[in-house]
Amino acid sequence: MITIKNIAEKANVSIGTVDRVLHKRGRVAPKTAEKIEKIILELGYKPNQFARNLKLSKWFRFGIIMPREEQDGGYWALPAVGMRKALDELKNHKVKGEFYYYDKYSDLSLDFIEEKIKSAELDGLLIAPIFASYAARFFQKMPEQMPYVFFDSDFPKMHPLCVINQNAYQSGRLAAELMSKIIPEANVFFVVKVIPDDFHINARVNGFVDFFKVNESVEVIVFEANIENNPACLQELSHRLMHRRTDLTGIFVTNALTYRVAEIIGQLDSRTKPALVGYDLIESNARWLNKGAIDFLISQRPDMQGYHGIYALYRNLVLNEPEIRNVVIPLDIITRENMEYHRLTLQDHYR
Amino acid sequence: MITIKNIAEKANVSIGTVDRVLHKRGRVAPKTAEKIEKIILELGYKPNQFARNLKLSKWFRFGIIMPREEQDGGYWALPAVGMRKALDELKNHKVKGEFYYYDKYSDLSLDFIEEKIKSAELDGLLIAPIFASYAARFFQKMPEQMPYVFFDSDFPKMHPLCVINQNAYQSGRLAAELMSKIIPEANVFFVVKVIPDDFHINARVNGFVDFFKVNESVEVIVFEANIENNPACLQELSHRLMHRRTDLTGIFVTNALTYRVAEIIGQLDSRTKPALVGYDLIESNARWLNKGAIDFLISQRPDMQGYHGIYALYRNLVLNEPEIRNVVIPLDIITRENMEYHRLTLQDHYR
DNA sequence: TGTTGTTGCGTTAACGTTAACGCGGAACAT
DNA sequence: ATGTTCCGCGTTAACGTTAACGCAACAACA
Repeated sequence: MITIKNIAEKANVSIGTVDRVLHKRGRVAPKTAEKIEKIILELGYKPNQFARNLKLSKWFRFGIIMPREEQDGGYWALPAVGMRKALDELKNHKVKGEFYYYDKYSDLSLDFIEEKIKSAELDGLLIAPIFASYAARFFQKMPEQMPYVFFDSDFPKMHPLCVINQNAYQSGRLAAELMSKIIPEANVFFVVKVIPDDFHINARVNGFVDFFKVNESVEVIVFEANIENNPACLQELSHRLMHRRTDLTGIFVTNALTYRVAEIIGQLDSRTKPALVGYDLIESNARWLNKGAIDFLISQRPDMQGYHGIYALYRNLVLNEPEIRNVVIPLDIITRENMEYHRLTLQDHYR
Repeated sequence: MITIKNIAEKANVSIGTVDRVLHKRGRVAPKTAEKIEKIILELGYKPNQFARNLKLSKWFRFGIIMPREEQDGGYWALPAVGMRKALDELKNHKVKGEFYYYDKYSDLSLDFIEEKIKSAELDGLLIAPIFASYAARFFQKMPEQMPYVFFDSDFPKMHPLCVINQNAYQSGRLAAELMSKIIPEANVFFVVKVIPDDFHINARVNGFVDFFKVNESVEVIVFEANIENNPACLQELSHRLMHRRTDLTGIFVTNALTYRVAEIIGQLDSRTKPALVGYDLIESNARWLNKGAIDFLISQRPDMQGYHGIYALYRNLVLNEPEIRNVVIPLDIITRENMEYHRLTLQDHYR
């Protein structure tokens, strides 16, 4: 193992100088710095993290900014599970996490947490940047050089340490493929596009539509509705589904609110019930999957996203490992027979 | 954070005495020891692992015992990817890994590595215990108190630190469910049970058969064959598949050798081709999935198994965290449209 | 009485990194 | 000539744990 002492000896300087070069704290003659840097590269020095963390008495504090856990049918509780798991593992490693929730349906709620974050002296942020319009303003007010990681979605023109998300377009294609496997002869599909939509939701719809573009006889009907907040929308949706064309045998819902549609068509008997594909293994969806009203759910491993988000901050800030790599979350397919093991995962996986 | 210094102060002894109590090294008066133990419990002392590992200049060496990477159609290369990833991350944490490969088809090959392991002075083992008959003998010869973790399968009457595996029975049920979704009217299925079988393979077959037990009109034909090593078996299988009953429209293969069957039926045109469900996203299977000969693969996240296996040893031996929890690997469903993202995972996921 | 051994402790020097501190000397101002 | 500032660098004291070492005090022997 190479130590700073080795480097100091080889360069004929003291360990203090090596330390200053390593941490770019200045107060070193350019020539000396250059010489030391060369030796560091040559020997392939990697700091001993045990010594480093022993010395640093500082606790690292990560802020987590995401929608309230009950929103999207309780979806946001899932990434939080993975985050808590990671934070629990890292509590002996001088890491703490603090949750700052906002309301998906209100720009104002971000103002509140903004103030809190400013005064909180955090070391890094883990953010679900689903606020397309507002987020830009939000970030401009952030302390300069505050490092952050995105999960769930990406956001243009920002510079996160890394992004943890799923290919939303491809997930739409996958939904379409599953449809075509279970109802191969169908040629009319209904897409419930939830409002407010974002880049994510749009990409899912596009993927679904594109998959069927090669087949000219297929028709895809897109219906936009705010089914979480607006009862009127939900009622209209219900009406359209119950009085649909008889050749409409497949429905695709673009987020975790899939159970809302299942509640409508779940009463139908199994011969007339259309195929239903949606997103995310939240409790309500699990119930309808079990009853057979939902055929497939696509999952984005929300717990793993949260878990990796915390670890991305840990690796960057605590362990000082600058290599930043985005994490691409696989497209998971959930059915009745494998759902239990995707739920177990939440509890037991990341130990 | 409670330190041994705190304890020493509270007990009016020196840190040396506390250390002796902590490590049960004797040379402490029973009364003093008792007092100190009480205080340790009271304060909830947890050793600082950074300080501990800084002091212990020891490197931890983990032995990895598994089939040669090219066996099962190259399946065993996949867990090795996850292990190397974990070992790479932990190389700054005084952890090294050494691979000891055996031949699935030869008991003798274990004798070779047994000798090597005995003289290697390893600190822990990560084992794929697929050798039902032989493994017991193998373990009896292991150094006493050598800690080990199982992955891929469990093995009865042993005491691993933890087990990382998938519910094989449930995966068979899942295969059956997928069959029934894509060919709902089918009532004859063909199971290719690979030889040599083990607990894993048997459970997969049982799960598949049980799923259809509720429906008396369904018939499941099980065919046992050594399709990796025995050309005659493969030829017979080919003959049976090409001259099968016309109502046999679904085939289930019980391990990664699914591509062998795809090679046979892949030539058939898409109207007469039976549905094919198998296991594991190895290269050959990926090709046939892409061509449409394979409908679904079930994956057991081999890379994640390897990754978690190394970390289980790390947590137990290096970090001294005694809580041992088994890891249940979810049942992943792979299709053409999501396979790329399950392959990306191998490269990029665990950073 | 002196020698040897044992018991029960305290002391201390690492492990590698960090960062505060301080010192010699040059450069500049008074 | 004497202060003042600042640059470049060395020194040093932690961080918490481990384990070797040493030292009293006492017991057991000759």
